[in-house]
Amino acid sequence: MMRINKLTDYGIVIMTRIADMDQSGVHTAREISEDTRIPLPTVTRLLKVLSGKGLLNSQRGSQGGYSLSKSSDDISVANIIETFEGPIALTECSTNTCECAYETKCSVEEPWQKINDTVKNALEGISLNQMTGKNQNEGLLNLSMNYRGGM
Amino acid sequence: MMRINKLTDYGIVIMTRIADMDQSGVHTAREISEDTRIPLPTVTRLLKVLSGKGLLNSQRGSQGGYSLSKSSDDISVANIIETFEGPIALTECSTNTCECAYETKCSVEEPWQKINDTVKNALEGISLNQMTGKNQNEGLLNLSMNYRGGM
DNA sequence: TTTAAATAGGACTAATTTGGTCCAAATTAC
DNA sequence: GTAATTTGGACCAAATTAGTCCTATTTAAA
Repeated sequence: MMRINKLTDYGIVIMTRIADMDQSGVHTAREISEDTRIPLPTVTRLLKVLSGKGLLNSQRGSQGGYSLSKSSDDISVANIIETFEGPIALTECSTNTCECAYETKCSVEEPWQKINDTVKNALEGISLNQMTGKNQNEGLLNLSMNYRGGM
Repeated sequence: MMRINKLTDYGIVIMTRIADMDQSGVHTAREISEDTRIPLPTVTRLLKVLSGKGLLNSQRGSQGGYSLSKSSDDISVANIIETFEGPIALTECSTNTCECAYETKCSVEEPWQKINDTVKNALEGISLNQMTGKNQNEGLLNLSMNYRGGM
């Protein structure tokens, strides 16, 4: 339903969690799984993707684990989403590889470009640091009226 | 991939097509199918949804068909998407019916609210009229550099 | 009043995507 | 050498999406 995938959501949770803990430290898949309660096999798979795409550094072997590859200020939500889902685009048409099956489709391409750019900009404007608990109650966002609290 | 569903995309194409043709006129499913080349069974299903949700008026029987229920200026892309997919929200958390399975998830709820509002506003700001061919070359949007043209 | 042209409502299946698990190999610290 | 890790990939189950089809109802017009 135009939702991001569950695994992508997990990915954001995991990245947020790492940023929330010791940012310079190294964290194992097991540790992250226990913290987030996301099943270990799933966590390991997501971590592999995140490190494969360069958002995390990995250290193999005993005492190994994962750490942020750069400051949480320099990682955006868009970066994480793109890691799992490729370029941000609500419709196929809006990437530059349009292969429309129906001619009318392309008559709506330009507006879609605009829409997609807007969405992309919004996601690029949110840093991982802003997602962490540190910024929870600092008045960064004015949406607390709608905040229901967790669970 | 955070894309809108194909059927929703078809829905936008269909609405755009109706707006592009005689806006006050009545159009049959067959006619729309031939115009858009979307298979008839699929078109009829989509038209049923669109009229059921009030975006189109329907006229049964011989000489019947569908027509816009209001001006194309007063129908937004968001309206059409919501017709097929319900409230616009990238994550479950961002509707007010949050039922997080993992506690950390809710620590990212506020930023998500902001992101979702941005996306929603963008989609609400694009009217069906803007999607039609009438506005293709009027300099409304400055993205023609990226326009590859359809088939 | 019959007929043809439409929409309405819903059941059903096939195809695709997504979510989740598991195993064997490679690497590294101790 | 051994235990603790990540790496890479295969695999299956579940859920969602796309697409088709059938029958009933409504309406205009012959």
